[in-house]
This record gives sequence, C-alpha cells and structure tokens, in this order.
Amino acid sequence: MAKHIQSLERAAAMLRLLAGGERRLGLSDIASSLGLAKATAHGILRTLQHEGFVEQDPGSGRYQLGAELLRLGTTYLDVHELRARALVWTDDLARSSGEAVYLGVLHQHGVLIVHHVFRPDDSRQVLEVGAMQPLHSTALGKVLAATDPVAHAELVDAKREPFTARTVTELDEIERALDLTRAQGYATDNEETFEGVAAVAAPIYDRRRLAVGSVGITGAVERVCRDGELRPELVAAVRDTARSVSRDLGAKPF
Amino acid sequence: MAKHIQSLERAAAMLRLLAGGERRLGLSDIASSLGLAKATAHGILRTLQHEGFVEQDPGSGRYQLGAELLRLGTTYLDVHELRARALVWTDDLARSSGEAVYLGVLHQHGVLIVHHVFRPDDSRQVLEVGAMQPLHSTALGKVLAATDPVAHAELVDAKREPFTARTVTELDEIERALDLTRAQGYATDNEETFEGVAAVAAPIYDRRRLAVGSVGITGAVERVCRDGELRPELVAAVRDTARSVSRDLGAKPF
DNA sequence: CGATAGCGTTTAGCATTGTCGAACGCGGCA
DNA sequence: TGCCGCGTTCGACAATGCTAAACGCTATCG
Repeated sequence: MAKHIQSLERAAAMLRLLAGGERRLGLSDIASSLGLAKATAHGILRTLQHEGFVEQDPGSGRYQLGAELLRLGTTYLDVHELRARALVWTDDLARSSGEAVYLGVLHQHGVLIVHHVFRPDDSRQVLEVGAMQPLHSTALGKVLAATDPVAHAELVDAKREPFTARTVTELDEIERALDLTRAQGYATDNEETFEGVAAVAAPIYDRRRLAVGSVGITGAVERVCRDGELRPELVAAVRDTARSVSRDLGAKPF
Repeated sequence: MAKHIQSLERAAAMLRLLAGGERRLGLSDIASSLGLAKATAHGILRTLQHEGFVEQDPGSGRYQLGAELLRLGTTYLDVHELRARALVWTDDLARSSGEAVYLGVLHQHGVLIVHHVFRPDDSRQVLEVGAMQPLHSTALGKVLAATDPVAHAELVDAKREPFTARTVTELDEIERALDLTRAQGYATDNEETFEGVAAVAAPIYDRRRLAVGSVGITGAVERVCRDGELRPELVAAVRDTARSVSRDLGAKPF
C-alpha cells in the first residue's frame, strides 16, 4: 500500500515543476514531464487553479504558479517562531556590522532564507527571503551541516557544485571544515560561493539544544576581511547575535 | 460527478485553516473543523508534511505551515510579469513622492500586495508583500473594483467591515465612489482604512485593455493631503506610473 | 484556402485509491 | 494508578480519481 496520497504528491510535483521552469508551462509539457495522461494532469491543475495555487494565462492556456502560494508563504513567515525572535536582534547586527544580515533554516537540500536585513547604506538591494542557498559553500549552510545531523546527511547526498575557484567540493575536505566549524562555533565563506563576497555565520539553538537555524552576515571581501581572514570583531558580533536569539528561544547557556 | 479532486480540495482547506488560526493546530482540531475522520486528515497531513507544505512540532505534535510554501510563494513573485514590469517604475515613484509605494492584484475577496517599496527615509518599516487588503476601503481595492468586473462582484459579495469612522460600508455609496473612480481614473483612501493614513491608486491595464492590478502610494494624511484632498502632484505621479507600467505591458494609449 | 498537427478540454468505465470507523500506544493529569 | 485526550495505525469497502480515446479549437503550412 502506498504511504502517501497519490494525487497530492502529483500536485506537489506540478507546483515544483512550475516553480522550476522559469516560465509558464503547457498542459502537455506538464503531463509528459511527470509521465501522466493529459486528462489526469488536467484534473489536478483544474483543482489547483480553483484553489488559487496555479493560474492559467487566458490567451495561451499555459499554467503558472498562483497567488495563494504567496499569501500562504507570507503567513508561514508570520508563524515562524525563530524568525519572530530573531527580528529584534538582526537589525542591531546589521547596524553594528554595516553589512547585510541573513537568517536561514534547513529546507530540503539547502538553506532557505527566512529573513534578510539590507546592508545599511542607500544602495539598491533585492530581498532574498524565500531564496535557497547551497549547504556546502555558504557560511549559513556549513553551520547547519556542522550542527544538524539531518543537514549533514543532506550535504553528503547533494551534488556539490563548484561556484568559484575556491569552492570546496571534496567530501573529506568539507568534513574537516565542519570539524573546524564545530570546534570554533562558527563558519565562514571566503569567496566560495561568489567571487569577492565573504560571509560568517553562527548556529541558533532551541530549548532542546538542537540547531534550528543559522544567522550571519555577508559582504564584499574588502570590507569584511583583513589579511585573508574574517575580521574578528564581525565574528564576535555574529556569534553574540546567535547567542541572543538562542536565549530568546529558551536555550540554556551552559 | 465531482468537478474537483476531493483530496486536493481538502488539503487546500487544511492549508488555509492553518494559515488562519494564528498558531499551530492539533490533528483533532483540523479533522473536526473540516468534518473529516481523524485518519483521513492524518493521511493528507502526512503527505503535505512529506512534501514540505506543513511541518509538525516534534514536541507537541501540532501542525503548522511548511517552508516549501515560502519557497514557492517567492517563485510566484519572480514569474509575475506585472510585478517585473512595475519594478522599474515604482522606485522612481517612491523617490519622487517621498512615500511608500504598493502594487496590488485581485486575489479572492481582497487585494494581494505583490510589491512594496519602502518610504525613502530611514524609518523602520515592515515589508507587506503577501499581505491582503480589503477592496472597499483602500485606494488599491477601489481601483480594482471600479475597473475589473470580477473584483466588483467580490466587493458586492464581501462583508464590508468598518475600520474607522470614515469607512464607507453602504453599497450604493460605494457605487458612487466607484463611478467617480472610473470618471477621474484614480481612487483615494482618505482615512477610510487607518486613522491618519491616506492613499491614492490608479489602474494598470494589459494589452487587451483589461485591468490586471493597481499601483498607489500610502502615507500620513498630513503629508499627502492638503485642505482635506490628496495633493494633485501626487495624484499625477501615481497616474503617470500606472500609465508607464501599462505601456510596458503592451496596452495601447488611446 | 483547405488540410494538418498540436493544443487544452471533455467524456465514460474500470479498478485503483482514498476514505472511514475502530482499535492502538503513549503521554499528561488528577 | 487510573483516566482521558492526543496522534497514529489497521483493514475493508466503495466511492474516487485515473486511464485511454475522442472532441473542438487555433495556428500553421503546403
């Protein structure tokens, strides 16, 4: 007997397919991509459309994601306890560090950004809440992989794409970096994800001492590094913020 | 024969229930709220959890919305053509008007905010993308109700809640306001939604001359009004922006 | 300009599939 | 320690959603 409801799994696969294929997709594309009869795909899409999860372009008949997903996704942020507790502290971190602050949680094979404070200057920046980052090359991801066994397993299974010349993709080399992360209590990303961009992140724990997320700052390597290493005062600020949020979540500091 | 897939409708109802009930809900609450057997609700929730649409608190066993909704909701914004076209113009409007800019589309019984540019000062503001606003009291909503027949029908059906002493709830009085909106090409909200807050909005049309959204500014009544009326230069700026976006979408300007 | 190929949609019948009621194991509470 | 409530599992039935084939439509091309 199947352990999961078939039509729901198929509907979820459709939503993910529509999310991946940067543009609108036709019914036939969807049906063949998932190996379904056109009528089956149509029935699911009709229901999803009625519920607001997908929309159909009246002209071309093609399908795309629907507005209800945005509404529910925003509601997820409102309910998220970690995010609510972190809101108070991340603004201060952005101000004191002068850099952009990110808050991430494990989701599937990567880090989902649930909060993002802009770097406090007047430059134009785009909000990255809802975006995904890889586990193996980012500071947020390495912290999660070092402290959350589930995240670690995801990192081992995932294919580790090289983004720059400095990206570490060999598993044993990554393990050493994770050991270092566990030993010193924070992780760095020294141009391993984007050229010229470095980051620091530290883990956030809940009342059961389990890692539930990570918080960190990201910025141009010229500003956040000195002599090829992250500036110690920035590392300290990030770790302080992570500890403050953990304390708010009920983690005992011993 | 049923026109829609039962399990999908039930799953969608669960997600909406979880989105509404500000906190985590237990299985029994969900099952009884929807009139389902506990085992049925459990099967659906288990699948939704496996797909990332709901999460379960390990301690209490209660359910809440899942992270996948945030990821998909953000993707919806990326695909949204109206939003992409408007991005270029809304920044300019915020700068020239000095006020916060909102972009909304009709969704269910209200206006869904799909873009929000902060007022260009250094005050702390919260992003309202993904939030819903009522049709009957807001400038964005009245524009949609005046130009989109579907939105108008939703406004008529919805229960029109009074938010301030100035909120108009009588249907014939609203109809006169909508007639005025159609005649002058924009709508206002003069402390009808929040005390001390006023707004202007104008419609955005696509290449088939159908209203697909509305754009407007919102701010303290002392700044955006003079002699109890919206300042004409702000009205002109909003209407210019709406026309620019409409032109980008392919609407012919005759 | 008519034939064609592809699209999204609808239809009918079958068997797979999701649903239900009842029982289970496990906590907190008195 | 007994109880009540929770989330979860089990097994059988029939309602449910799936499949395959045919439909109307638009756009394309010989």
